[in-house]
Order: sequence, then C-alpha cells, then structure tokens
Amino acid sequence: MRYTKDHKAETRARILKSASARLRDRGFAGIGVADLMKQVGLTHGGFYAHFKSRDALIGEAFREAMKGSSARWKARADAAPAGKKLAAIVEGYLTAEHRDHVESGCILPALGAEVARAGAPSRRIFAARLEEMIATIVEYQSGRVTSAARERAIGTIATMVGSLLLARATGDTALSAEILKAGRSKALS
Amino acid sequence: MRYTKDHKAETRARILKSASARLRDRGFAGIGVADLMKQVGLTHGGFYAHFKSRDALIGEAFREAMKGSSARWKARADAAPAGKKLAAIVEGYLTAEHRDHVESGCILPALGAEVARAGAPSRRIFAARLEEMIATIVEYQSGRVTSAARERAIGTIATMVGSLLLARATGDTALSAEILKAGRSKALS
DNA sequence: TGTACATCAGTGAACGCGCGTTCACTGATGTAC
DNA sequence: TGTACATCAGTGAACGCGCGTTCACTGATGTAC
Repeated sequence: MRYTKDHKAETRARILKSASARLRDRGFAGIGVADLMKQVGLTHGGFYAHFKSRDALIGEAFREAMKGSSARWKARADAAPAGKKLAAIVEGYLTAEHRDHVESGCILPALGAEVARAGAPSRRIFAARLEEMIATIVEYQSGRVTSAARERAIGTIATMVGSLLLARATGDTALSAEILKAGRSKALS
Repeated sequence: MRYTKDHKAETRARILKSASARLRDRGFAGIGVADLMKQVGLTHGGFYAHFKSRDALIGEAFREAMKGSSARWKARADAAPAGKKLAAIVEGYLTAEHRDHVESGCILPALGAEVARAGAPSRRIFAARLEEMIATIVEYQSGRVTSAARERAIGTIATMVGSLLLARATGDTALSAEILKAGRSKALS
C-alpha cells in the first residue's frame, strides 16, 4: 500500500513513543524489537526501515524519554499561585499516581541506576536534563538566586527522586504512602 | 579431586558473593551463569551443583546483597561521638568512594528501580530491609522517638538514596560532587 | 603398609530457545502516457 | 478516462548468535580390606 506523505514519520514517532514508555517501565533490557513492533501493531521486520538497530532505537528512545520532564514541572508551577509554586512541583511529583505510572513519569528514578552503568553519551544527556530541572527548581524557589539556592534546589530534587524510587520499590503499601508523605515534607523543608 | 569437608559450601558462598556484587554493579540482566562462574574461577557446568537455576541464584543473591546495609550504618554511628552519629552515617554514605563502588555499596539506589518491576517477594524483602534502615536512623537521630521522628528518618534516607543515584548517573563530574554535597546538607537539615 | 574401589566437585560438549537482524516478497496507490 | 508501471511501508520466513540448562565424563583423594 502507498501511504500519505508523512505516514512513515508518524509510524517512526509511534515506535519511539512506545519505546520511551517501555524504557521507563521495564528498563533497557526490557525493550525487544518484536515485542515493541507488536505493541505498535506492526511486524518486527519493518523495524529496520525506521531504525538502524535496536541500539540506535534505545539511544533515541532514551533522549525521547528525557524530554518534557522539566516542562511538566514548569506547567505545574505556572498554574500555581505565587509562593506555592515549588510546593506545586513537589506535590505533583510525589503522588501515588506518579508512583504507579512509571511509563509516563519522570525518568530520573526509573533509569538513574541504568544510566550510571551506561556510557558517557547517555550520562551527558542525563546531566543536561538534570541541569534543566535544577534551573527550574531554582526559578520557582523562594529566595534569591545564589550558589546556596542551587545547592538547595539539588537537595530538593534528590529528595524527590529518592522518595519516588523508594515508594515504587515498596509498591502500593502503607510504607509506600509514608515515604511519599515524608518525601514531600523533606523536599520542601 | 576430593575436597575438604565444607569445600562445596565455600564455593557456593563465593558464587553468591560474586553474584551479589555483580547484581548491584550490572543489575538483574547483568548476571550470566557462564560469566559468573568464570569470575569465580570455575566452568559454567558446575553451577547447577550449587543452584537449581539462574533465577534461584538471583533470588538468593538479592537477599545476600540486602544484608549488612544497616549493619554498616550502625558501625559508623557507634564509632562516632554522641551528637555526630547521624552525621557520621550520612557523611559516610554520600562520598565519591561510595558513588564509585556500586558493587560493594548500598543496594537501594542500585536496584530500587528494578525491585519496583520485580514481584511481590522481592518487594517485601526490600521493604523489610528499608524498615531496618529507618529504625537505625531513628535510633541515631537526635530528639525523641515519635511518629514525626520516623517521618524525618524516612525523608533523610530518601534524600541519601536520591543523591547517590543522581551522583552515580552523572559520573565523576563537578555536578556529581555538587550533588553529594547538596545531599549531605539536605539529609541533615 | 599397600591396593582397589567409591565418591563427588568440577569439566566441557551439546542442545534448544529467544532474539536481533536480513531479505525476498506483497499489494495498495500514485504517476506517466 | 483508462491502463501499465513504479514505489515503498510493511510482511514473515530464515539465519546466527548468546545464553541457560543438561549430562556423560574426569580425576584426585578418602575408605575398606
């Protein structure tokens, strides 16, 4: 069959989007070519018309998954009244909803440990996105922009990421809920 | 050859220890039977005299890797003077040394994301160890043991774990050092 | 003390399965005439 | 307007490699006599 002008680009985008979700959900080892194509409604052979190899896909999916994290934070902060912007970010992050939806959530707790094992290129992409997030927190934090403010922002992010990681590892339990609560309080302290 | 009485048990322990290190270093997918046996100085066929399957080994290695984390914290705290016990734990944890040695370090940041994907048994083991750590922090924290103390302890651990995770993902860089520093400060705040 | 046998941790070839990758083919539609 | 051809996203069989697992075998030493 012949397709509309940018049909191929759309298929490629669908594969990437699916891979980006799967990456967070199951990690680097959890992405299989046949499995992924099936999820998109295609057969595995067609994959190579879109990507050079599984590795190339993973690289792009990783970059794709890295997008938008700080954009989401900004959106939440902008919707909140002055003085409650940082709280809006933290409280939007440390929820049961976010804990239970790794596939559409923040990539830091989902893939941080694997990035540590990955090569320098992945680590640089990770670091660049983290810098964006730091800048976002610094912006919405109360107080002047000083080096102490940057340090505080990094501490806040570390607390958010650690809390979500632990809450996810403990599943949907009372302890998990405690962790989210403690994390919200600690992140904003 | 015939061996000493508990030679087999010793070999088994060596396999387990090696697997426990590899687990933290490379994750669940990073453990291969042949690879692991080679590291221990044996050939892959002998593996099944010690473990029923690769999965069984992973289960035991995970339990093994979970051991001793809170014991290390207690040792550090006991060696520190009164009033500096919590600081000793936090400052011993958030170091470049710990960041660069995943294989012998804390399992929380190394495997948290994978535990979240694992089954209920692994999550329960994880939760049990985390409870031990919380109890340890509560014990060495200043102030009375109240529910607020527990919440503070959880926040401290989340900050420690998140900081180490981010510091590892950013490798040996200036940002990584900043994260460790910010984490120490935030954890103790 | 010496000899034959039993034991059993470890060896390494072989097997089968899953998965990434290749490739000849399909078939619907746009284009040339 | 109708017909023949070109295009190309997607198909699915096939291949090869890595890895978990099995199994017949080895060979050093303890034990029985």
